[in-house]
Amino acid sequence: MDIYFYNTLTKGKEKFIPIDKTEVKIYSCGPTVYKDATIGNMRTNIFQDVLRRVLRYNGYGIKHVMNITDVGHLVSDGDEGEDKMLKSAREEHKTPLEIAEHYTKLFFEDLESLNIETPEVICKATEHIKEMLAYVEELMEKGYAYETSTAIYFDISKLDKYPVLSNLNLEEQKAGARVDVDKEKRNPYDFALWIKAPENHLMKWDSPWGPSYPGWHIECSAMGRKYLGEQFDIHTGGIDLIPTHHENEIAQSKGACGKIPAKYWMHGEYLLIDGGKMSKSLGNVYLIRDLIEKGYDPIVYKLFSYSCHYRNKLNFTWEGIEATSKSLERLKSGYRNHLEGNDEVSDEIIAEYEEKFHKAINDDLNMPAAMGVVWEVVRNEKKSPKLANLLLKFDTVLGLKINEETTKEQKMIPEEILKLVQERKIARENKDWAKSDELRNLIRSKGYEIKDTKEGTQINKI
RNA sequence: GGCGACAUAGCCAAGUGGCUAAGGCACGAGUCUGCAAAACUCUGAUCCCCGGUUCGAAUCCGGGUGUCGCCUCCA
Repeated sequence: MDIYFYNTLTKGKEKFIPIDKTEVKIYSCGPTVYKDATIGNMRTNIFQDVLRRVLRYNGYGIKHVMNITDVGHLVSDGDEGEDKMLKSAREEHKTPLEIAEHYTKLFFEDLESLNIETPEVICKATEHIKEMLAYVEELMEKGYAYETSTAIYFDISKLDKYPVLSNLNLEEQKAGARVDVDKEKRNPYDFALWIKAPENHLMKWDSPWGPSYPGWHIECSAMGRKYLGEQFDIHTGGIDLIPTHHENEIAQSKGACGKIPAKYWMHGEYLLIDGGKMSKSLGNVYLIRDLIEKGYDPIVYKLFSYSCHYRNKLNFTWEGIEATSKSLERLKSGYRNHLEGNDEVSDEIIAEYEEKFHKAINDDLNMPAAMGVVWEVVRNEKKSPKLANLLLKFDTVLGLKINEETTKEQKMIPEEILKLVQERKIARENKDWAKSDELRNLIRSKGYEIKDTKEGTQINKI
């Protein structure tokens, strides 16, 4: 079945044709590891994970590269209060390396809790200084770069066309908000490839231009070329990367290799919080950890993100998470119901569902539509292990672990609660309903919920 | 000021010219239950407004209104 992706480069849906049919090459812009990753960051990671899984569902092999940005502006001269995490880390006398390690670890913990697959190649910027430096020197030799007293800049006027991804009107922008600090720049939109390090800069390397460090965009060009070649299939990232990071990455590649590095550019939209932007000042920056603290399995958030197409804004609310939490429980119990059933379901029916699901995911990763098919299967009147298996197959794309019954938190029920549940059981056997209800309320007040099912009493953390 | 996105039932949301406008959550009704919860079944919208194109539009075009984002580091 054909796959269609929306390509930011052409601003339309295109049939996906890989360069190499056996292995699709993807580059994703990874995290900058100097602060916590938010649920907004994770939305992009979920989108990228779905992309991988959909390609695999279609039978492709995958080589997925993700960078870890562990070098950048580490000393904010006088810019107090901007980056609390870094500031507090500094107060704890940590080195930039330790900070990077700390947040890298947390980042991968988040991915794991969301059942997001780890890309085949994870590459750190600081471990590719040599490649980046070579890239800059190459651009210098080819005449696309020039040196000023503070940095090496890319000269965008040397390109046939500069903004190719975004619709920025450079002429109009000049009069706008942008103020150039560096008067030595030839064009306002020239960007730094390599930056000469000030005295107090913590991370710097020797270069033909003295102690210095890489610019914001060169790492992806250098590492992308190293691991995937001059041109690969898909480049992904958040929508905010379009006008700067990705635009400049394309500029660098065109300068060095004469071509745009990826054929398909896919971008995930923003996550909104209560209808607006996530921002520190509003205090609505949420982490995966916050979900866990409120008692939600992070997988709930993954399912929540499937309620909306990746190219549309998704509005995060706790009500939405609560609704999705219930929905996930129903999905899991629906799976179990099928597993235990023994009705006959024809292969034609299975094939129809499969076709519909496949069509949805291949239509630019339309997860809301795909979930519609999933629910159709769940709600099928016939209960059959064949349908359960089908759901399991769908779950290779969804990654919701629908066959896992309980979360870790639910398994660890304290002795105290178990004792009360036991007491209540006895009360119920004696038909002492008053005491039974009293105990149920007590258990509830301690944060656990009781459900009397046919298989016995279930205990869930609230 | 420039660029762009979106507007579908109480909430989230699919749908990109044509059978009865997917699905989830909530609400309501019912089954089940000592009661409750859960589970299961059933139930709701003509698609922001105005005009146009068309045999036919939520879906295309024009105008309006509203919400939001970007243009500075940001997924």
